[in-house]
Amino acid sequence: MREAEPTRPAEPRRGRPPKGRVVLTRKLIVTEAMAMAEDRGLDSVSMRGLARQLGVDAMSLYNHVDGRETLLDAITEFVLAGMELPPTTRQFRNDVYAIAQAFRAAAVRYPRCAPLVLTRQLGSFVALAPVEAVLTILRDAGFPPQRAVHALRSVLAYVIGALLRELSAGPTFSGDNLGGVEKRLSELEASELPHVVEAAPFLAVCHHDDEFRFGLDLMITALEAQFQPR
Amino acid sequence: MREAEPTRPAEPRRGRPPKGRVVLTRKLIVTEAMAMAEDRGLDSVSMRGLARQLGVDAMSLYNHVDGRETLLDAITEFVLAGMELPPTTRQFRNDVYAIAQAFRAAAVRYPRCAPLVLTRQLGSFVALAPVEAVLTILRDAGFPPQRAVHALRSVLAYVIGALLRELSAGPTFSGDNLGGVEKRLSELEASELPHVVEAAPFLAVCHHDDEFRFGLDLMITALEAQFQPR
DNA sequence: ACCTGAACACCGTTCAAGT
DNA sequence: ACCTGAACACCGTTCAAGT
Repeated sequence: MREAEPTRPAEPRRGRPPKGRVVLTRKLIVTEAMAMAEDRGLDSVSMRGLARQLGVDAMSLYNHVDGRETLLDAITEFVLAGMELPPTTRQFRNDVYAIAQAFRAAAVRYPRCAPLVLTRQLGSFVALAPVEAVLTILRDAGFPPQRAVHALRSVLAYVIGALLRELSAGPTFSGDNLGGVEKRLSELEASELPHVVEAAPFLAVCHHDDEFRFGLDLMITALEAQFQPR
Repeated sequence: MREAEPTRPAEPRRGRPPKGRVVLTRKLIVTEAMAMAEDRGLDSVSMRGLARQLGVDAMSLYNHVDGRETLLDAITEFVLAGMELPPTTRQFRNDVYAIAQAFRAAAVRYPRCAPLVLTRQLGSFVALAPVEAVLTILRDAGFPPQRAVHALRSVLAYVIGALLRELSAGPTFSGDNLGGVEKRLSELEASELPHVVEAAPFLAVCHHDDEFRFGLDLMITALEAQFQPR
């Protein structure tokens, strides 16, 4: 995906070596910003740092992007645009499940950029395509428009909350983590709160995939109960 | 809550006039940071700006607070500590409902600080008290520990997602907003996505209270179905 | 013990000048 | 049309010096 440039001398900055001279383009700027975010974190994406990475003057970016905030919006849009809408099977449970997982997949693909998708509301068209898809599923299952909107928002709230935990927990707090689990475990046990202590082994780890499915299943089950699924 | 200081000359900075000479204290710093966040937004809380507001040198803050990040952690903790745990009624639905609403109330009390509570995970003890309360409700209802943790995380994910929308939507996007609704409505209609257009009147507004209750009800209903409530 | 001035290494963005 | 140097008004944080 990205190649080194061995002709350049050693670079003082972390991360990959900056690009050589390059024709600046909105697309290139966004792509490079995402690459930067993915390997050094979103906070490290500054207009100046990004320009440095591109081997370009900071102010040149402003010819293609309105400023930092709109650059972040562009990243948000890009991540969301990567979502593949699954074809409908006309089975309520399957379809809700599949589209939620598709959203999750799009987010997880860019784990450090994805929090933008979860926290910014962008009014753009790309955000409406998934909305249409979910509304279609709900309407087909018999939800009238207003209830469909409620249901959409409920599922979305759950999905966003779950992904926010999954993504900002970082590589820590997954099941296969070594030292961290024991430390959290002993912290939990030190609390002396009886049910926290009792559940400590389960609280200390989090299998995001199982967790996501569990809550999603709850949501779908409750929605099915509102209208008999076919 | 805060009084003006008419003896001072007009101040160039927005917001309330800075405090006069003052004895610096960790608590004062946190309190003032929160006041600043509430009336100018979290981004405006800088170490230098905060110091200015307190009539103090920026570096003095470091005698009481470790740095900006830990200051934000302190705010997070303060907001969460404001949560009042409702007494249990031993009725599953009531209790889950009440504690979720208590969490929401604590967040809404500091709308501009609250996103911190939703996005940072703090390992501190104050975060464990609500966890214990929820686990107690679930265990009493018959959930074994592991399922109780799943259920806790599901409800929390929903609550966090819903609050994130409610709080970062800001004063806009509530039902009683004037011009914004019409603009959103026409944007939605312009999409030409059939179900989006059909549901546009409902998508264009959001009554956060109703919305919160709807999804919470779904969650509780699904959990009740897993174990017969008493 | 607490406060602070100076300094370092950064930011985002505007604007006028270059090509 | 696109790029850029200089400048403005900021940041967080360290450190040595003051009281």
